[in-house]
Amino acid sequence: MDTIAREQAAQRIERRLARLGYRVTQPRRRLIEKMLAFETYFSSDSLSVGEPSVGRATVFRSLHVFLRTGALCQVVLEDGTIVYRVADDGAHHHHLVCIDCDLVEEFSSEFLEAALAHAGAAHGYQVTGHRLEIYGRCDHCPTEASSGGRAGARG
Amino acid sequence: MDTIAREQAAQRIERRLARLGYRVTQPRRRLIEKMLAFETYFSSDSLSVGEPSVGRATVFRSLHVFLRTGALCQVVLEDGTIVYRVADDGAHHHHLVCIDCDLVEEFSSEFLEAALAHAGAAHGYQVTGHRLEIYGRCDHCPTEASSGGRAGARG
DNA sequence: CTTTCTGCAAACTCTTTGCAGTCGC
DNA sequence: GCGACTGCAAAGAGTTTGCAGAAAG
Repeated sequence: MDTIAREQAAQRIERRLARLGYRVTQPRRRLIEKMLAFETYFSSDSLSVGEPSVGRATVFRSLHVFLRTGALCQVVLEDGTIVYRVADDGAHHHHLVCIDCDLVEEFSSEFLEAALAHAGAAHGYQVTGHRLEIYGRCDHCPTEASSGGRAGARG
Repeated sequence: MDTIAREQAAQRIERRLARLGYRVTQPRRRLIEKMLAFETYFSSDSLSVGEPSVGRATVFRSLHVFLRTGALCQVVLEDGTIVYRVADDGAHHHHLVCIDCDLVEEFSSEFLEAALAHAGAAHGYQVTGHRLEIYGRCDHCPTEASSGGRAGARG
């Protein structure tokens, strides 16, 4: 994301804050800018680090606000750690997580949505939501196969 | 799960511990028994509570061991909280979480596995794993629709 | 008898809360 | 000017670690 794109993304997030009745303050602006600088996911800690002008508590409070307004989403890593990522799209989506370069991409699929609803229904559930993370290697990272090993499917 | 089934499940878990080189100790037995008494998921805290004979640290250490041996699996709740559940099946599976009664069922589906691998591949990922939780109402819980409201699909 | 495991207590990390002052709108 | 927001500091969960003794195999 280049400087101009980040600027636009920041304004989109700020407008949404304002529209939902939250105030666009200096610390929030700072954090939004910092969030957007991450190419992929980040921890609450890494947002806080090197930002002496923003209190720790404010970071956590802002994280909640951003989550509520859909500016951020949680990503569950393979080891169960929960981290954050700027939501390209405020709507429902899933994550593709590269286990090598830590890139996270959003994606959505009507087909998958339907398949999940159907899977739930088959077990007697009326599905109201779900959470899906797919782990693998993105096409910029050499696979085990191409480096001599063998890629194993865990799923 | 009745007493006999729990006893069998406990033995299965203990055998697996032994086979993998872990010791079957008194505290671990206690915890296994307690885990099996939960009809659904539980937190690290609820495992610890009311078990004065087992130290807090031992609970956490055992949790890691059980996770490593496949006796337990993590379940991510809708709000991002991570809890544990006895794995009926040591193999890969997904979770159906009832948002009313907190029941968690395991399920697996070759079809879904293939669909997820395919979805990843479509985005250039070589899929090595995934994590899926489906939230909804199980067939023992009245739906909003049947109690006058309307069930909304979030996914 | 060796090695792993345990309880305890202390240390640590991560997150939340209370409060008086500040700042957006 | 009002009310939401902020930084600070302290409190509060939740989890990990060091260690000497206990127990499994």
